[in-house]
Amino acid sequence: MADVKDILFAFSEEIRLRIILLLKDSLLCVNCLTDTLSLPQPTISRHLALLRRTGVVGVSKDKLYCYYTVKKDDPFGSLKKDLTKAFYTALKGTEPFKGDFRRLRAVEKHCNANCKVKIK
Amino acid sequence: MADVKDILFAFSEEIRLRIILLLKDSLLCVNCLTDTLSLPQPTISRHLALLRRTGVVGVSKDKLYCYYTVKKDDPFGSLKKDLTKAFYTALKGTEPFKGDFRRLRAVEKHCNANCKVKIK
DNA sequence: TTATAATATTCGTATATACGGATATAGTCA
DNA sequence: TGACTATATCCGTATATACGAATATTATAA
Repeated sequence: MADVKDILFAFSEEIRLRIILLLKDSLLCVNCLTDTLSLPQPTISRHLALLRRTGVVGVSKDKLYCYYTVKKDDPFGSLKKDLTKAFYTALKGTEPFKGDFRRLRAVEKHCNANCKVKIK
Repeated sequence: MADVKDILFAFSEEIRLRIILLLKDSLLCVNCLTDTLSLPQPTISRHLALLRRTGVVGVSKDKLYCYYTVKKDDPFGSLKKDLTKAFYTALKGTEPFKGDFRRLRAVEKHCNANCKVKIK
């Protein structure tokens, strides 16, 4: 079970934080994240695996796709929720986070053709 | 100047988080922190130096003593404030944080004899 | 079955961090 | 001045993390 240290660690890396903020209100597949962040797919999967182990994000599979989103209903759920909100409020208008949200719009169209992401 | 990554990093270590929560509403000297946390003084000073560089805490010197407290009035001030509050709310009742606050009470008497800490 | 697409994991390497102990610095007081 | 106290920094080592590249896994479709 995740403890405080794990949560600290999960939030303490910029790429992971970018992922967390993108998944805050959306349900995205790994491909969407890869395209939006313009980073190698293994990098995304590695960080997602850590976020999954820590319980920060949850995944649901459907066909070939893995849909991720932020989990808010488990131990430390309210801490994670508060942290996510604090970072979102402070950072949504600053780079690279601002650009992430913008790029997500562009990716949306392409990815919706194949998978069933839910954005914002 | 500190950026997001620095703030992430500052909050991402348990000892630093214990220090941050102790300094949230108090003005403490290094000795108080060392006694309260029962950790080697260099360890405390090292973490305080990092928190200082990141702008999470501020220090004021008087005589021989360095009084630290959480800074809230600079760039990312509201983020730091929100993070501090989120962690405080979630963790004040759990170990080792709960014990820290308890030990601080005991240290208060001893330390007040010498320095002018302000607790809570 | 074969090909292909989405995702996950392994591996080696470079970097970075924490720690304890020793030591340095600096201010205070007798 | 010299002793003492509070705090900061240095040093070597052990550990841990991120990364890219390659590869593995799994599911779908032709």
